[in-house]
Amino acid sequence: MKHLPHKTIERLSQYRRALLICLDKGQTHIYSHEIAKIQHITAVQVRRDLMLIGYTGTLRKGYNVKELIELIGEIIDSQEGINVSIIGMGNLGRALINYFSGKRSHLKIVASFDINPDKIGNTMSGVPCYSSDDMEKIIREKDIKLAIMTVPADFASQTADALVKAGIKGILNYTPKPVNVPKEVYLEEYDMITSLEKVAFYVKLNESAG
Amino acid sequence: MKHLPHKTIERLSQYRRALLICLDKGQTHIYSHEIAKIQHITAVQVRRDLMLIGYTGTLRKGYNVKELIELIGEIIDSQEGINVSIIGMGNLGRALINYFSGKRSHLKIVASFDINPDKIGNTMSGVPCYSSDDMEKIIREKDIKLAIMTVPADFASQTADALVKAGIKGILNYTPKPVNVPKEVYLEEYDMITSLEKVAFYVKLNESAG
DNA sequence: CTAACAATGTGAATTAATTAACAAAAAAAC
DNA sequence: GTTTTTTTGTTAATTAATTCACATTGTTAG
Repeated sequence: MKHLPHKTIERLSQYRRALLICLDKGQTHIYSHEIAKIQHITAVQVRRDLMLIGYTGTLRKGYNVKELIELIGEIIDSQEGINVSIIGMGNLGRALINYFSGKRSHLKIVASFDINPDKIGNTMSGVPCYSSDDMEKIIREKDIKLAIMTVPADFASQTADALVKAGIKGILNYTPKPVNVPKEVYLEEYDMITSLEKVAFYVKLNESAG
Repeated sequence: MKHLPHKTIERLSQYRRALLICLDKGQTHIYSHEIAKIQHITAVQVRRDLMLIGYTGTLRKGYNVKELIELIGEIIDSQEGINVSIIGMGNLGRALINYFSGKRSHLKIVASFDINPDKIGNTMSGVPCYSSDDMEKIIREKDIKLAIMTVPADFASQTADALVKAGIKGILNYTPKPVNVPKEVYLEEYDMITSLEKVAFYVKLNESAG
């Protein structure tokens, strides 16, 4: 397996989530078209993705749920687990902590940071909140590799700089401001306003068409 | 202009946001490579997108910031503005309301919904919170076209069904559960866990590559 | 005035992602 | 036991998105 397409990586993560639900329900096998239905994609797409990771199902029985979950884990997870931090304990930061808490996952949120003294020192869903001033120290101490940026837009740039300085390896930026990082730091940016405007655009298009 | 690529639509939204900031700073013109730098893409990409929407800049002066903002608006906005609702006033719902409040935008968040009696009747950043039981009624009354789903995963499916029944035209689903809607409803789904797992994967890849 | 430069605009080439088409084979139907 | 059905796996074709390469032309420098 050489280079998995970016889109395949995303889908593998999603397949796994769907598969875990199937597993909980006691389902042992699943067809490509069942996975496809859940994810709103085609069965060929699913089969191709699984082909790319070298998993083969059983003809007419489909794929073994448990095996597939494990294989996807081997591919996208890192063995040791990865420590994650959330920068900015506003509503979005809190949403993310709740979201992840209780999930069995190789990604562990081990710290959050804020500048608000009322928040510093608190613990939420088991995640302690530290002062942003101590960010570099704690990131190094706790061997935190990933950071999720949920600070206000005006702090985006300086936060990213501080994270890079602290030796972070990957950033997921949820602020609406694109940030700059050196190329050895993996950066993923997502902008909620863009998504909403996109939906609005296609709704408008549908209206004018139909 | 026939069919703008999906990716172009997303970028136009982002260009506009960047341009508005430039406008505020008093900048009247901007080069393709300046826009590109902000968005971490190439200048050719920017020029091609603008070509697709039929905007032409001035040689050696770049693009007129104000004009371009207006043109992008003409393309992606609908003239009358669009009413938006947020379903689920948890942390994520609140984050989104704050995010949008005070932004001059053709997208107006006019209602939010929740099942928690403590939240119903309150107003946040000018957005009233109604009971989910009244969803259909209020969506029709207020002519709400778009909904942002920020309910817990277990409510995803039933919420989507209710929205469709209420005649919603577009849904932005932030729950980790994919939902099904008829094809005349535009659906966009975003999953934070997938994004984080993707970052983790590429960090792992970078590590192992050296 | 002329040459060098710096920017846009775009056809052609490339790369990425998806879909079509179908062979293979196990299971079910008869 | 033969035929039909159903599902996987994969090559080839197609479509979508990006990048290359370069013509064009206003601007600046000399």
